[in-house]
Amino acid sequence: MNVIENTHPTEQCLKISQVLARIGDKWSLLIVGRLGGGPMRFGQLLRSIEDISQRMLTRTLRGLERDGLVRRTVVADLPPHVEYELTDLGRSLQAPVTVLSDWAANNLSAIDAARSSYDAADEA
Amino acid sequence: MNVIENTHPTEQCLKISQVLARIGDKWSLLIVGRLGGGPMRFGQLLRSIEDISQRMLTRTLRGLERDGLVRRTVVADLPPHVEYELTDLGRSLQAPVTVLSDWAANNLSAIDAARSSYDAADEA
DNA sequence: CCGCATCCTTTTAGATACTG
DNA sequence: CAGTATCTAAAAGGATGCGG
Repeated sequence: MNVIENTHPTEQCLKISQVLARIGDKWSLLIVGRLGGGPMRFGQLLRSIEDISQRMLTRTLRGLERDGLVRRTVVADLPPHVEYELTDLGRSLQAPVTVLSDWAANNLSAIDAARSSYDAADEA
Repeated sequence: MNVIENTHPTEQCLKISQVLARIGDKWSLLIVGRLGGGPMRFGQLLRSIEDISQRMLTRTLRGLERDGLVRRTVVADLPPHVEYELTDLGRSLQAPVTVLSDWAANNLSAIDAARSSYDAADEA
């Protein structure tokens, strides 16, 4: 067990924080999840995600591309279109996310229950 | 391999999104990380985390308490103080977070490199 | 010692309309 | 089809002072 005086956790946590700042927003993981099945076009993603605005999809894809998680390819068809797919780095993120996903699936109801009970106690 | 038409990923991802909405903010994981070493008092956390404002610490702790990840105990000392500690649910989150943490530690430099290279190409 | 309330500034997101 | 631009609404965050 760690004692309170240990110093390492903070550095580690700072790194997680930085990573979460990139992938932990409202849309990034949803997009990475959708892209897990293979390359998709902009319009496909837009229709597939439901509720995301065009602007947010553009912004989020740019961010993911900038961070090296997603590759953007312009296909010189007629009419031309754009394909997005995960990079190796992006795919390497899938395993950790799956672990978190499983925790989420198993504990979301517990969180919601705790929340309801907290809110109920709040009114008293 | 999944085909594009599969439907399950979206539900899963929605759950992750909801969980990330709770723990994926700027401070929650930092606090959970600090609390991993055992119970701490408000002022200890405040000094320990560096850069967090009193307001954000209060807000974040309330959120974690509401979600059942942290327990708040008022100690009737003189002067009285307050202790925070992880609940079982909070501790169960540590393992998934460690996986993500390891990924973060291993790939943060790759992300930063991708980012630099993207930004460099941007000016051309 | 703990933390709430208020005020104010900055950041982020959504709607809408328009371009190569 | 795949965006960009602009405007506005909402949320997050910091500073400060008060109260239990």
